[in-house]
Amino acid sequence: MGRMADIEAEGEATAGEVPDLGQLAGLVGYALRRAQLAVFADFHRSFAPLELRPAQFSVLLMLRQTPGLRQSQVADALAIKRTNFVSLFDGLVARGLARRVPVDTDRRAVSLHLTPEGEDFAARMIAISAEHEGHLTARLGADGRAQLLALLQKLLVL
Amino acid sequence: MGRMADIEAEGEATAGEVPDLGQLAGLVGYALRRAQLAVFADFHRSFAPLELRPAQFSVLLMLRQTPGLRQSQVADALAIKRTNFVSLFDGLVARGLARRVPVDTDRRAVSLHLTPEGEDFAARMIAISAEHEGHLTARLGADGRAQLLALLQKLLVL
DNA sequence: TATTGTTATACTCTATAACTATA
DNA sequence: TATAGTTATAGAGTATAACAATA
Repeated sequence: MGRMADIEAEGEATAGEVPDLGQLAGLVGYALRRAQLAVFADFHRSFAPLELRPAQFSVLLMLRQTPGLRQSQVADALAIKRTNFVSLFDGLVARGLARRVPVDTDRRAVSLHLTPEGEDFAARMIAISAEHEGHLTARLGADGRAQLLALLQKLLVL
Repeated sequence: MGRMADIEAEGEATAGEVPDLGQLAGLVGYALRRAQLAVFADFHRSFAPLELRPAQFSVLLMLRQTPGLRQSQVADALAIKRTNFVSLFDGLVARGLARRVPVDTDRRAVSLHLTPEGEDFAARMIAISAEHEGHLTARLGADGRAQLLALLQKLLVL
């Protein structure tokens, strides 16, 4: 249940200092938010040469592993609204990294694929991803990293 | 360093199924993002009766523990830009939960405090926070929760 | 000159409603 | 009637520049 409800307020603040987070640091949601901000900041630094955002990365990685998925399948799997996925994917198409291919069995649908340039790009992207992941493993340790992934999975079913 | 760069693409997708995340699920940044979305969704559900957002929650909790902090101290501690903090705090003032108090030693600055109504509100808020945290602990276990918090702290210094 | 709070503004991310063309 | 993709739009969240008052 946690022991949050019986924490009492402390004294007045002393001006000119940077206060610490106090109780906030002990809350899972807040720790999660701050950790994600830090990790995404490292992501942005690492991927700056490719001008690639996390959501674009996730789409390219998924299409490299499983080409031919339909647009709404990719959007659903990544928890991106179909409506927001359109312009996101348009950006990848405009860069020549991916393309939409008609599906003959259902003329409403399109299947998504990487272009040859997209395959090359994805290879560079994956190398940078390994580098970025290395930054995190350096902080967590290999065991800590595995523990963290296992713990985070448990939170997906709330 | 991780073993990302040598993963090969798989076969074509089978239409009509929901694909799994594949390699994405093994990346710390992505697992962190999805876990945070799930936890924040539970936060929103839990705090819906109070109509309180995570950032507002963090400000009220900090002021309850340390009244009299200056505006930029709170903003800095919470990693909120001073410029964005203004309207955020205006919202709490408009609801009668908090107030700005002039600082006599520096007439540029203001110190932030909860109102009496804000204290009452914070008490209810903390009870709901304990409930919300209970949902997370139910998934993680008490030990898992402590491990997760320790691991997340390590990612703040990237 | 530098700092505190503020306004204005823009860009990204996310969410909803409604349209089209197919099924 | 329902579904896949799309457009338009509105709301959060976040970022920078510039200003007034004060240090």
